[in-house]
Amino acid sequence: MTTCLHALSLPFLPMPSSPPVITRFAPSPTGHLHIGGARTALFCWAYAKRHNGSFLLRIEDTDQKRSSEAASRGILEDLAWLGIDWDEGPVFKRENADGTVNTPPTTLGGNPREIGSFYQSERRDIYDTYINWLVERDLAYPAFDTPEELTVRRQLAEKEKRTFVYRRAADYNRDAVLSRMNAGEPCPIRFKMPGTPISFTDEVLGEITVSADELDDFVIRKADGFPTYHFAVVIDDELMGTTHIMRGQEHLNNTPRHIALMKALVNQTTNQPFRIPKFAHLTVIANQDNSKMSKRDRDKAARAKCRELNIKAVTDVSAKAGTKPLPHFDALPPGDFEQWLGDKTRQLETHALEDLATAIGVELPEIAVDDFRRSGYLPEAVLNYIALLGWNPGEKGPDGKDLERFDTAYLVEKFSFDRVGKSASKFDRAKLIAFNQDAIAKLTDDQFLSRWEIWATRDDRETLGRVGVSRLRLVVGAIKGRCRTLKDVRSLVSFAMIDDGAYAFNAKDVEKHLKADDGAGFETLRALAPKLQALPAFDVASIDALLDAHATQTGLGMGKIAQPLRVAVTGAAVSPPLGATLAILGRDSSLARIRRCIDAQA
RNA sequence: GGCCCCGUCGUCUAGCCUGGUCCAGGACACCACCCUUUCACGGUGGACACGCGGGUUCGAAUCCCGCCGGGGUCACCA
Repeated sequence: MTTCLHALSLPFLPMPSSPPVITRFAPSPTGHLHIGGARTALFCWAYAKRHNGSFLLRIEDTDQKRSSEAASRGILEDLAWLGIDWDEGPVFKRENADGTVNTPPTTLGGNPREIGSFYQSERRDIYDTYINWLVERDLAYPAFDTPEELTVRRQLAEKEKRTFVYRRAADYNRDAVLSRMNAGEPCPIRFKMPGTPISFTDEVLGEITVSADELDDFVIRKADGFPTYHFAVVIDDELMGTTHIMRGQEHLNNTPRHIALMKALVNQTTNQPFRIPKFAHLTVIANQDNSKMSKRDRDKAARAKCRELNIKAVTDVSAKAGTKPLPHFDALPPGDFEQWLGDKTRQLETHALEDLATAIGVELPEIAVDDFRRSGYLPEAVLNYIALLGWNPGEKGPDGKDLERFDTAYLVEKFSFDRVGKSASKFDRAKLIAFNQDAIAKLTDDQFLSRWEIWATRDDRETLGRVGVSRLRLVVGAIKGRCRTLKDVRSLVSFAMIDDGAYAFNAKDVEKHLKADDGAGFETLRALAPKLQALPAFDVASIDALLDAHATQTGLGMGKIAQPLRVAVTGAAVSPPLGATLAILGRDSSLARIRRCIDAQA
């Protein structure tokens, strides 16, 4: 009550009674941000925003072997691209603000509460302090079993159909073990599990109980001196004030261990017991075939295609590639590719894999956020789609239908745990594409052009160079509505990327639209060419008007006029609206192409 | 295999807590038709689901039990 009165009398001070919501996303930097991780981050972000709290980012790089700085940076970029801004965490300067959803601060992260570093590898002295504290009280202890011994015991347990649960040996000699440790012999430290069952309430799954005999004396510090995930996560969440932990369901079974640790520990600064945050475990996102979505799926797809094409060696790939350059693939160490072919657990270097994919003509499935970015998806579409994977607002839109299309502002306004689903969901690319197509259609022409330019600068330099933004602007109205992804611009304007004398004619289309009726199509071309030549302005509107007028004068149907022209200038019967098609080619190219068609095909 | 979690159209899901308004609603994909200078967009319509078996009840997608199915996890990875 006192607090309330205080709050009333001092309205400019925050209420001290209810601590602010603090959520965190804590990826391990072993690669680009996985789409499932992005959903977790999104929900953490939305929950913090919803409650005017703070969303922090922490890099869990306690695995020296697998973590890399490049991966850390990549994850920051991925989150920033999505528009999931972190209030605290590694500092990141944003570029290309126009490519993201939210109007953003240009600098993300920071350390306003002085709780960093946000890299666990830089916090080892903190973990050691707590570990020593536990060891002194015999709540944790050094263990000198070799990995080999443990493997043997595990296998034995498996043979006897028991679960292997590590327990401190009955004849454990604390003094002896401690002196070995103090003498500097490397060894892992294990936490001594209290022999009691542990229950907690998961915000999405409900009541969870794990019995004592399922819980082992798990390792909290590895022999290399680094804490394990289990330990570092508990210490950091306390020290950083995390109030709500959202994470993947693969951590559900770890939660009792973490809670046991929390109950054993005391915050050395405040001298208070660790606070136990709320937990929310999110279901996994799977492929259509129910397999877990994994980075390896990309290798799998490429390997399958190789088998289909009977590719057995690097030379077979070069043969398929023809003149296409494969710089990264060619840079692979000798024998690497052949080994990869035969080993399902191997992954090819990212860019080499992409070279391979273009060479053999296979689409790699997008798995990481960055894959989606490079495939030409818009962040707002990705965000909307993944938000719906496991959460829904349970609301009808103005049209009376279930509301599905929304932005992050709406998510923030509505997000709550009780509408997060409990069942695993499959990733449906077709639906994502539909969302993306709609998101693109909603862009203004200028926005579209600007988004495309940013994207193409990184991912389609060829189209950017050969067509360019200024020519694309001529036909943006016609192109935009046909793009499922930004990548589609390329195929939509591909006819304009080939030299006037080099595009191929589709025989069937030539037959149907030009040669039929004793070459009526060619007559149309001959009649139209001088009119196009004489047109004062060669833009979409003028061309369309000319075509209309010609149709009226001749009494021919539009189909009889447009299709021959289309085949003449593009080689086939499919292209953007004809006015746009001619406009992007320009007058000279259009006429040259018509002439070439008459000469070559008549 | 032990433990934990989950189970509504092909897919994402609404409905389940607080049984009847549900012979189950929406979205994506699919099919048909319409519009149309091609392709697409758009419009209209269609097909498609409560895993199975018991119970409780006048009445169950909704409550209870069993079975089956799927997933997760059992590391000095996270």
